[in-house]
Amino acid sequence: MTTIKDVAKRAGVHPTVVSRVLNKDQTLKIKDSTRERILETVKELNYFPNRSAQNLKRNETKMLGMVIPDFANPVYSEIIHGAEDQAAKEGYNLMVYSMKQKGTEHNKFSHLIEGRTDGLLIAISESEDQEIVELQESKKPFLLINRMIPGINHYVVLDDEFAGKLATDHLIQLGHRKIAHITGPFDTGTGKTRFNGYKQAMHSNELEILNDYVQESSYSIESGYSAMKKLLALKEPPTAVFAGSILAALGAMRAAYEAGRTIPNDFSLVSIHDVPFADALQPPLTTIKMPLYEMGQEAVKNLVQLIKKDTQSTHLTINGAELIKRNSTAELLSEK
Amino acid sequence: MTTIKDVAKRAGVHPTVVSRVLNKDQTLKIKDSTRERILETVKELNYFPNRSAQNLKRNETKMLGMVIPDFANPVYSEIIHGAEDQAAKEGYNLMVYSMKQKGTEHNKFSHLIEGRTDGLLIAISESEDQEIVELQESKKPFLLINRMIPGINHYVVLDDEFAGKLATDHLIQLGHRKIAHITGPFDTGTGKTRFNGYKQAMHSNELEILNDYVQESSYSIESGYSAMKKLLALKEPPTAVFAGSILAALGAMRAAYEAGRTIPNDFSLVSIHDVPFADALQPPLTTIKMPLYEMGQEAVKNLVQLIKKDTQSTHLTINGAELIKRNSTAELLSEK
DNA sequence: TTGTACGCGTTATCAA
DNA sequence: TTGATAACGCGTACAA
Repeated sequence: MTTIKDVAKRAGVHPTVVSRVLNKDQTLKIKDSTRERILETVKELNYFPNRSAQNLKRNETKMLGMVIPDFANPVYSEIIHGAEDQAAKEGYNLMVYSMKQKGTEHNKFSHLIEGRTDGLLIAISESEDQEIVELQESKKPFLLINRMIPGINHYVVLDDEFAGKLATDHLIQLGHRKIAHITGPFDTGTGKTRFNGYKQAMHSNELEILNDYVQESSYSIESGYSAMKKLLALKEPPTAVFAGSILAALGAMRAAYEAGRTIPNDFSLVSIHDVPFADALQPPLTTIKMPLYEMGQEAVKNLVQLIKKDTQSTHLTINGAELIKRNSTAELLSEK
Repeated sequence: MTTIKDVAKRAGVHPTVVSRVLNKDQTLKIKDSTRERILETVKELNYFPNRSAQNLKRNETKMLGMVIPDFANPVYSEIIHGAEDQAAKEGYNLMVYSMKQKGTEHNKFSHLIEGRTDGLLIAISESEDQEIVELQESKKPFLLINRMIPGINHYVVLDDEFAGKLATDHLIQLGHRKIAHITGPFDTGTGKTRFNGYKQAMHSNELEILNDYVQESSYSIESGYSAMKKLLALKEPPTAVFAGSILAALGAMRAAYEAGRTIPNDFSLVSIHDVPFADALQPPLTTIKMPLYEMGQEAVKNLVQLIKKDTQSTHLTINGAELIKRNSTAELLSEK
């Protein structure tokens, strides 16, 4: 292993000088000739500073940790992507962790807080509030992504209410009146807030919300499937469905397929989250594209600020949800 | 920040003893009473060893890096999942990196090799052979996942040939004769090998392979889409299609939808990779489930061995591909 | 403009 | 069974 001493010896200078050159210390002056000689030697010996030593000395790792529930959920891909890009811009590295990981630790975040990261992005949407609150005791800076927990005042969320309204309004504008909503879990902020958007759109158009038309799901294919089955079994099934998540929408499409219903002839379907394969579905799915990439970026941006300046609070809502119209929604022609 | 000295002082012992207790050193004996006292103090002060210091001292990070092309590709989710689980079992952490990450570094892996990881899993399937070969100069142990490069003799691959045969045989058994294959890129091992499986199945059933029936894709929805369009435009379109990847299959389904063809009535479709939403597609997609989770596990297992014992070579093929029969494939009833 | 001395927090080795 | 010392590789006051 090549160390800073090797470089120094080869270049005929003291290790300190090498360190200064590599860290681009502006306050000290270094003769151009020695700087060049040192940089050449660095290349020649293929020297990289030992990160562990740097970390120890500087008491920082330039590494951010991100915790997600599951890599298989396509929603997180884009958040990660945005977070990665922004982290690179800010000179940080990103380490992504899935909660599916087995392992018996003190608590679920111990891997990440033991001097391995400078800060954490928590994007888990399951109800592990207790552990998150405990995380506060560790004094490690962290920020919630797409969720809110009482007592924790650093978070970045989407404008889910607007998204819910957008989806519902779209269906209303197509002439639908019997509009159902497959919600997210009511114990999550996103589930509740998207539902609020739905309610607002319905109310401001003086449409009644039937209890039977509101079916809770758990952001999974299976729960979307059974929710849709219940809707299809109603005496008066809805002519349009707003799915609170892409996974629920996939489940709903499957239920429709099995029941022999076709979309959008038998009912229209719009879903939150414009995944890459949305237009490869049959029919191509109308979606609400959420600014997930931007949320990832903003999360990192604000976390880095939190690390550096000890920001008091971060209450950020990312706007920019937009409707992507595809074939799964259509005008309601005849009364059913 | 709580250090080992704080704990030692509080427990009235020397830091060395604390270190021994925490590292469960078996060779040295420690009085039960002091051990208990130390462990209590550790809990009391909520002490965690500083990883940077440990890393520096031990000259290892207990961290593995994994490089994938893109988080959005559902195929990698399961590999990551298996790798994460195995890493946890072996006492390692996993850091996943996407090549989509922007950032101007010496080379693409520099983040990961600068004393930050003990070893690397390279799962990128793009043609960045040059950089990978250069990686060898860094002396950092690494292992290829699902690809082979001449001159690099540590890799874990799937039995893609078997998978190709399995898919094609399934179609043949359903009575199909006009079987097309949307291949992966021919400059990738998986693309070539799956194609070989297809060829073998066709030949051993004395079926001819038409040039027009072999369409190259680049493992993307778009390329699958245009490949399928070409197949549909043929004078004698195939009655069955074997897609070399799930993304290609999605594109193919979209092309069929747009052309007004229905699956499996107009043609059967089978694809490599059993993604979680395969049975939520319309129709539910018959797939070849590849042992991706196991591949992730084995990759980590072998990389750790490579780190520890300097294994000479790792040429591992993971078996266990299986057909998941769903509605997208059906018996060929009448001659077309 | 360059060199010296020290310490970051931990653990391996040796001594007691 | 426990304590003392040194060292991992680096960066930073301070001195020259």
